[in-house]
Amino acid sequence: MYLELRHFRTLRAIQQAGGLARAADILNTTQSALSHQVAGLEDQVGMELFVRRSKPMRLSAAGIRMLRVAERILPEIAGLEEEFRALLSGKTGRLHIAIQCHACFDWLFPVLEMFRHAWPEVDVDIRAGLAFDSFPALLREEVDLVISSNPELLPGVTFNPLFDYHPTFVASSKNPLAAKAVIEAEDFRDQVLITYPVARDKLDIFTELLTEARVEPRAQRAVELTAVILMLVGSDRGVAVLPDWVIRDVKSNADYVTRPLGPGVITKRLFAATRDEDAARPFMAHFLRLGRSEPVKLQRE
Amino acid sequence: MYLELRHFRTLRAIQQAGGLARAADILNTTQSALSHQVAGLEDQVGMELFVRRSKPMRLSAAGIRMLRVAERILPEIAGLEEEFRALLSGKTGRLHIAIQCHACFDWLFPVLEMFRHAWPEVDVDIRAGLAFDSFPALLREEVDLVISSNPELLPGVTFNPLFDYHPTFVASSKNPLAAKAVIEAEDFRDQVLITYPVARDKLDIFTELLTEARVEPRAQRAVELTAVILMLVGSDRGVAVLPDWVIRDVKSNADYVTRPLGPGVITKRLFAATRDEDAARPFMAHFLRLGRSEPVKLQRE
DNA sequence: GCACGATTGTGAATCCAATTCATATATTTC
DNA sequence: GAAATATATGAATTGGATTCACAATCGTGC
Repeated sequence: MYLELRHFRTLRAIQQAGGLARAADILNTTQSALSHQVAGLEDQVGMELFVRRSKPMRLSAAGIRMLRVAERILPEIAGLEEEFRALLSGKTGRLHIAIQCHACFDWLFPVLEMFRHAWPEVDVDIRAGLAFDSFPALLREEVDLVISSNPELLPGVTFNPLFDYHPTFVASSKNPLAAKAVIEAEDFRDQVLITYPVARDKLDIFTELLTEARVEPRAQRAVELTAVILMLVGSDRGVAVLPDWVIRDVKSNADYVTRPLGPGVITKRLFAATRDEDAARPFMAHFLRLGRSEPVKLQRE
Repeated sequence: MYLELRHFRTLRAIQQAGGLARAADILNTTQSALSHQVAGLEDQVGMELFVRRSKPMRLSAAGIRMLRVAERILPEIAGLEEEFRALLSGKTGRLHIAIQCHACFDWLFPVLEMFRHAWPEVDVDIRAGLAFDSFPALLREEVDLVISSNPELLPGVTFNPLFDYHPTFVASSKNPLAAKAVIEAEDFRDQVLITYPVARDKLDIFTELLTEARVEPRAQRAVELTAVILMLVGSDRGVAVLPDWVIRDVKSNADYVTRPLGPGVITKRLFAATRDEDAARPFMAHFLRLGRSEPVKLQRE
């Protein structure tokens, strides 16, 4: 039995129009076409869907059952078409974000909150699980945007710069290093270093300082949550290096000291990687604008 | 945008099979056909429904939205097809009954109760509204069975005899006529006659007795409900003639007397009119069997 | 009851769109 | 890098849906 939407549309039209001939007008076809079509359909299902004893033909009991299905299905289709049109016009879409940098939650969340209000139709999500191969995931359209500080040369991917940050040293005010104005690589040799649980080539402190200086901290401890890292640092169980926007909460706290890394000033840049074809979409452009301006504002507060 | 079920089926198959080639097997077609079809579909909606960057192609964000609709719609269609199959095999169907005779509720209800249990899938209903043109309604398939005691010669309609009944006189035991053993036409001349509110040619007392005898009762009062008629008769506000099966409730009641009409015994036969093509359907045959036997049993109780 | 208008059915011809076949291209895997 | 797997493409073909012209039927008004 090969029912098709055409059949449902015809059925509904005949019902609405109250007859074949008028239905043909609605559907922009001929009365004959519908007659053939209905005959074929009735052949398919093996029974009469219409009663022809009275002249404008009417639905039979079986036809009414089919009509009920038509009236559940066709609006569903119409809705989908509407959705597609909205998708094309750019009012709606999907913004699933992968974050490579653990600490990015901190500024991303407020930014997404703002975004959500401006684009309520866009399906928003943050995916933390795929820190590793987030770029392949981007290309596969499993996600639509990747927050990263390590731009790569990838065909089909645009790296949109967001803002700069400084990986910043944070320690307990009781820690001996609190006495120094600038923290250098050698200072880590007798410290316990607390980091996020990711590979070293994704950790600023290593890529920007320790690896090159060939310095190994006394110990390294991996901790998932930023709040827990700060807690451990506060009780002098170790030191950490975090983006400065994360530090702002403890800057004014007497238990902590924050110090720049040195000798030179270390600046890193955060990027939002998008697929080329998406970069121009209105909501995407808006998100990128928010992602450039809002975190900077947040930090000034 | 001309979406068709074919597109939804293809989409679902590709998702299930995890690729074009395997989907082609499921749908009993070639990989090429699906490739062309998908290309055409994407042309229609104006965007890519699949991501081809990785090799077994996967749904894009837009494709997933369409898939969701597919998964709501396709089971709906499958359900309808199942319903059609059941309709064909005769397990299910519709039995909307029109009753010309007001009093038929009394035996029809218990019969329908029995029927409902045997054929739970059949859509049962009683329609009282169209006493007049119930035969045209039968031919238009607005109803599927008409209870009538006036068989007509109608092409396409079968009149299945159900059972015989006797229009029976009922009056208060205080009524003078209670003294007579048999009630004849002349006896009505000085009585108030209570009937259902229908035309005289549908009322047994007129068609079988008074019309021919040219007797006019002192007054006629039309009452809708059988219970009310009996109440009025009980308080001697009038007399009535009702089918004997209705009388059985008051037969043993000392307030009422019931008497045969005469001089000859008057017997009427009730028929169930069906469309020719329906008469053989299993559930219809079953209903007719019940309609022949059950009312007789009820009356013996 | 007849005639006219409206409505549906039918068959042949036509058209168009979907499929097939053969093959090219691209990706993954080992 | 070769083999295997997966998708795309283009031309040819097919078959189902539509059109056209007309027949058949029904409903209505006079």
